[in-house]
Amino acid sequence: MNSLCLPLGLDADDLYKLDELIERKKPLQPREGVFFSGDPFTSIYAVRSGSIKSFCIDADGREQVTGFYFPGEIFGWDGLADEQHQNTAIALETTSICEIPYEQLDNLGNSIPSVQKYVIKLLSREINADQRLIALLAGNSARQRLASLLLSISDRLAQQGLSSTRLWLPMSRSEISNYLGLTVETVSRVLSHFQRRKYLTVNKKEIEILNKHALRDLMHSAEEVE
Amino acid sequence: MNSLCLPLGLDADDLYKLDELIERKKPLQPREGVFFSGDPFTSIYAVRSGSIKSFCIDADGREQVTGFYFPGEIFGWDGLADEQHQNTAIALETTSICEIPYEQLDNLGNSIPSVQKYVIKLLSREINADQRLIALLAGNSARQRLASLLLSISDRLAQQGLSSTRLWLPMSRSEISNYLGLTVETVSRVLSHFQRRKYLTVNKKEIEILNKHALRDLMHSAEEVE
DNA sequence: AAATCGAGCTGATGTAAATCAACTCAAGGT
DNA sequence: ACCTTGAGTTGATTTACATCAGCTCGATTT
Repeated sequence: MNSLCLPLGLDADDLYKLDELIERKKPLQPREGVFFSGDPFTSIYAVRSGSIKSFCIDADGREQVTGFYFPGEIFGWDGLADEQHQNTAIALETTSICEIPYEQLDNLGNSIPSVQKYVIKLLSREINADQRLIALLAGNSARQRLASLLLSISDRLAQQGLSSTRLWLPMSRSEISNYLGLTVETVSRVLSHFQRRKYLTVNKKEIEILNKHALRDLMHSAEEVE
Repeated sequence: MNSLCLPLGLDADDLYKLDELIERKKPLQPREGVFFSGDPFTSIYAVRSGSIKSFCIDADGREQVTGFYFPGEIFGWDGLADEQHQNTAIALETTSICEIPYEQLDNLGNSIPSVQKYVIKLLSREINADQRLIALLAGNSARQRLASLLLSISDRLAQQGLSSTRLWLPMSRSEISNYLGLTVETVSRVLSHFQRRKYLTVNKKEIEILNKHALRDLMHSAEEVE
């Protein structure tokens, strides 16, 4: 089994059983959907390459981006509580994913408790991530929010052994602004601001982080020296 | 076993085993802590009566309220991912809770798969709740945020068979404002505004909702007729 | 009962970000 | 080669909320 899919600490035999139930789907085209709001929940998904955005449509019809997912990350949990997906998930670029049918994972969990434990751990990580985002949205400025997102993407790419300073942002400015509770114009202005301050360079969707330290500082101190 | 603690669909025998591991703690005084940020994760907790707030301290030392919990609700999941609590949880008033030692719950889960399934379902509900809050913070005005919180509290009390129109808010204005990413002054002004519009009456911590429909409408339409 | 204190309310002013508007630029279509 | 379209940037203006300041009220202390 490709370690990209489910990095579990299992012995070879269990690993084999787990491997059997994972479907490697053919690559998704940009904007192609994985699941849609209202779909019955059947599976969770791991990103192998590319990227995914998930979003929901709230009562007044507006889209709200709830997450971006990169290689090695797992998405689709939102359907578990009510057996029906709350979110829609689409590919941001050409993306390949693994589908892990939940019922089979669950059955496997009945015989291998560590599988269920791993599921529980993944869920609880998602909760921690969501709570970090809540804190970000509740108490931080536009500059802090964007710095935080860029650093988060940087860290997550680094975990996959990719460059942590040269980032390709697969999502549009509009998707970033929606995720961060801002407007496109503000995202654009903040990126320009960071560029003037030589924290990074922007070239369309390509970001090079020049001063990670400055971006991190921004998170810890309300004030920024002008 | 008191159904308040863990409403599981188990047979009498399993119920008995589960009942055995639940500790009913003596009531907490107002402001008394349940667990603190950094504490090793040992248990999850169910509110029997009263109310709990949970919060974390972020990098720059500011408190960020991450949740309010009412009777019948379960809290403490935040420690599961890293075996260490991220949040601190304190009682907002005189509060009685059940402690459910997680290791024992986990052991029980090894023999009764439905217990682990239930745990997974609870976690996924928490994820859905957090994502609703993210959407609220990212895309809504002060009035919409406060309306949403009041309606949420109203619904949750109603689920426990309590009045959905007469609410006692156990938390301070400052705790509300922090949770919603606003200031105390704004919360106060929005409450006054709602009162002028006859959506509700405010008497210190006591709220009577007069026009739930108007509050709900506020959530669905960006514009409000002046 | 006077003094103290903290929670909450309200008014005046300031400001970060939204909104409105104009522009550039690259991609696709004809 | 020209037109269209949509994404992104930048500037001018507005606005919702924050900040600052003063006040009331009730609980606690002396």
